[in-house]
Amino acid sequence: MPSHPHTALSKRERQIMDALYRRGRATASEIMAALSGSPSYSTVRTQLRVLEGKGHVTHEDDGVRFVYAPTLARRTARRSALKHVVDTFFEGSSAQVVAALLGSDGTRVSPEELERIEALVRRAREEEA
Amino acid sequence: MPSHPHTALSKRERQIMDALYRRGRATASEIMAALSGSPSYSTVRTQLRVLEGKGHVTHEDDGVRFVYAPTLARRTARRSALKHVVDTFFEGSSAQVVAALLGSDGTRVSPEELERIEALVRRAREEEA
DNA sequence: GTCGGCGTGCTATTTTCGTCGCACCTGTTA
DNA sequence: TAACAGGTGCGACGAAAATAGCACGCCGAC
Repeated sequence: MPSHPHTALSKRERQIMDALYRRGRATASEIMAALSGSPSYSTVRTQLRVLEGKGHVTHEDDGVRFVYAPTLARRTARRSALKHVVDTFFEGSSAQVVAALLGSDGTRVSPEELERIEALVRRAREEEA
Repeated sequence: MPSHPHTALSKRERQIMDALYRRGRATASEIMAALSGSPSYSTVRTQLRVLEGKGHVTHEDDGVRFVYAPTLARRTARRSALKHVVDTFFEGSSAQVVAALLGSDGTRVSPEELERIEALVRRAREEEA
């Protein structure tokens, strides 16, 4: 049971976990394809087994092969990851994050996204009162 | 010259970089204090030297001791880190990030923050047109 | 002046990672 | 049914990371 999932992972392990979180679930070969340095299939599977041993991933046998997925729900992992960068790089300030999201380089968000964001803010505003 | 600073760092190295980005700059003992597992002073300094060799940190001698700082500007590092979690956990959607920031558990942002966020959104809206 | 505290550089050792080879299993197809 | 394609498990081993020891240099206090 990893208390702080973000920590305590080695480079490759993190790469793999990232790939899994991106896809939700994946087979060994899919993951292999996603990794840099084109490691061998064997290598990838070993890592997966290690990660499973550490409790970070589970696999399920779909009859033909193993399909791997993160143990920790995406919701949870994402919250923790986000909090980590907010605390590390943004002094814990959500506003600074939003600024980076919207501002930085040119137009990072589409009009649709912006609209959705507006709605979210409005709702938060209302709930606040 | 690390192309993608987030990657290619080992556990400890990442811990150290995080500590440095939180503080902006720090001495070896400050960093030591920030690390888990209470490593020895010697250990920490070795790592710092390695990181310096890799080009991730610089030090400057303030007369009494070394003060370390990340090579990469915070702005740059933060953008890259944020992009990474957005892509990995939020499907690249800024709106989802904002939702996590505002919503998730109870009231995560202060009224002041919320106000600042509103202003940012408003400005983005105007610039859009 | 010399003793301690604090800092630095270098080097050595242990632990962990990352990598793969190889044996084996199972379904498929010629 | 023999060869094959595509999986899986385990064990080994070189490379990298993590840790710490030791020698030296620089003050300030006694």
